[in-house]
Parts: sequence; structure tokens; C-alpha cells
Amino acid sequence: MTKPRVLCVVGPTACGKTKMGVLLAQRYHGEVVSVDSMQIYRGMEIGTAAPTAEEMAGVPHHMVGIADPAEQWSVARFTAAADRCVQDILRRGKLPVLVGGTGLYLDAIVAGRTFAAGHAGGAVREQLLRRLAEEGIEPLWKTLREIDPAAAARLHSADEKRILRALEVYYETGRTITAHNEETAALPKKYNAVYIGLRFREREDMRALIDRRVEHMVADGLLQEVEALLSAGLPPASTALQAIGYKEFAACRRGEVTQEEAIELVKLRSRQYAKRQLTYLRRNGDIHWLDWEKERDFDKALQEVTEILSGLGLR
RNA sequence: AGGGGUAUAGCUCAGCUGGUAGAGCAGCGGUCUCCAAAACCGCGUGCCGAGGGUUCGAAUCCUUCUGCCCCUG
Repeated sequence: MTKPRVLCVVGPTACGKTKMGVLLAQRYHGEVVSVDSMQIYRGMEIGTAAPTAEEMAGVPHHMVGIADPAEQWSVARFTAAADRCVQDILRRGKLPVLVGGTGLYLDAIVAGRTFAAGHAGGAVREQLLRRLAEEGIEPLWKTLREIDPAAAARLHSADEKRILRALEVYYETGRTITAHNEETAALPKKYNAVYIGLRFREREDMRALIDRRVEHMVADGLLQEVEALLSAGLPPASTALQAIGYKEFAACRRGEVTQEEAIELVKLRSRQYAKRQLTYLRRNGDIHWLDWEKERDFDKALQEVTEILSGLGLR
């Protein structure tokens, strides 16, 4: 039995994934599944550059603006929900087009990866956090070294998040995270993914576009959007408030930075984010990269992608 | 015009009494299996403003010039 085919559009922020996703969905009779940890939240359209109804151009989009920002979504929850969308699209005989800025999420969906028990807010996690606050990370890291030496060796002793998670998996399941990871990594991928990557040949051109885009967001009312979100009374630790643009303007509202400083910070964080995305994607050797020269030329890009895909038997 | 101060990495600045320089931020590279737009790790990229002098040896001391800042007119 052959694995179902899915099309993936990847790349750093501001490189045209949204538009390319729509063009490809139109061309190949598909539907878009957004794979973005922040676009999933409602009321954050401007700052996350979520596709507008106009940009969607009639193509069905999934996983965009469907969650309350007060909710805590995570990789596990997201991938489970997104995969249901993918399955549904396939069942209806259409092509899933996964458009994603969140590399980990996309990988997890394509691999059909499952996550071990335990999650933020869980009893075990809370207890570990308490231990962290009281004792610091050293004792926790040493504990991990006892129960899962491989994980302790792999993780840097300052990596609190992953050390906690590794311990959590052990306490929740009685098995080490190393064992769990080895097992899931050995499973065949769930989907036959074709990757199209968008990026700029020159980093400077990407930066210029990011700067321009942030200015547009501000002009389009990013501040008001943040205001609305905050006045809705989000828990301060919300995942949604980790989004670039929101945390900076929240600081602006608290009077910690001026509006000008907030704008510059958003630009800075955005380009650092884009760099991390590029790093993450670099290890995936299956990506068909399209490099923009200065400006984005979607007509030309779509033509190139069509050639690539027809070579793979997609029409 | 006179007096004082300052000039060191892309930026802000350290560098005591002489031994060819180091922090933060930025930048670059990387890790990533439940907060991932997150978290964590690694890397210094330099004609120390220019010229001259003292010295075995000058970012450091002396001097001239140049730029910037402050004060007095």
C-alpha cells in the first residue's frame, strides 16, 4: 500500500508560504492545512500574518484562527487535530497542502509521530517545576543521568525544558524518553511528503521584506489587536502571548518600551526567528528550494514548482 | 578663538601603575520528539582615529593633526 501524498510548503517567515499554498491548492485541487503554532489562535490575524478571506481566495483553510488564545495548545494537541484535517481531505479525494512555519509540528504530522504522556499543567510537570524552583537544575539533571544516561548526555545541563520533559516522560510512563524517541523514530513516515521551500538568496533581502511587513502590520492595526487581546484577560503565561509582535507590544502597553522601540524589537525578533527556521529546515534534504532574487515572483515560482511536481507524477 | 573631555568590534562601552585587547547587544553557526514565533548551546568578526616620539616593548606615556562633545567668549 502506498502512502498518501501530501504537499508541504516551508520556509522562513515572510517568504510567501501562504500565497504559494493557495496557488498550489488551486492548481492541484487541494485544501490548505496551516501548520503554524500561532496562527491557530483567534484574534491574532494581523500579527501572525494569518491569511485573510481574500488571500484564501476560496481555497478551504484548516487550523487557522480556530482556538481561543486563552487555551494552551502544544505540539501533541496541534498535530493530532491537524492530522484529522489531513485525513479528512484525503478521504474527500483532495490533496492536503501543508503550509507551515513551525517545523517541529510539520515533521510530527508527516512522520505520524506520537508523543509520550505528560504535558504542561500536568501534576507531574508541576511537581518537577516546584523541584526546579527549590533545588535548581543540577539535581534534576543528575537524577536524569541516573534513570536515562543517554538523555542526560544528549542534553545540555542548562536545557531546563528538555531535562524536565525527559524526567516527566519517565515518571508518567515508567519508560525513558530515549526509548520512546528511538521507537517512534524507527517507524516509517505516515505520509509521502513533497517539500517546496521558499527563501531569499540574500539574507539582506529577507530582512528588508520582514521590516516592511512589520511596518504594514502596525499600519494595519497590530497595536489595537494586541490591546483587544490583552483586555480579553489572557493568562500571562499564554502560549499566544509568546507570539512575536504581541509580547513586544504588551511590554509597550506596560510602559516598558516606547512604541518605536517595540516596532524595532518586533523586526529584530522576526529576523532572528527566520534565521532559526532556516537552521531547522537545513537538515531536511528533501526540500525543493526556490530562491527569490530580490523580489518574490510567484508566476515564475509556480511554473518551477509545477515542473518539479510533474516530474514526481503530480498533475 | 581659548579651555576641558573623548576617539578601542557593526553598536554601547571595559582595559589599574606600559607586556600587541574583552564584555553586553547585534551578527553567524547549531540543537530540537508536549510552552517551538519557545528554550538551549557554540563562535570575536579589531591597522585600539592618523602621524611622530620615549621604550627591549605603547590601546596605555609625551607630542602634532583630525573628528565629535562640553564650557567660556
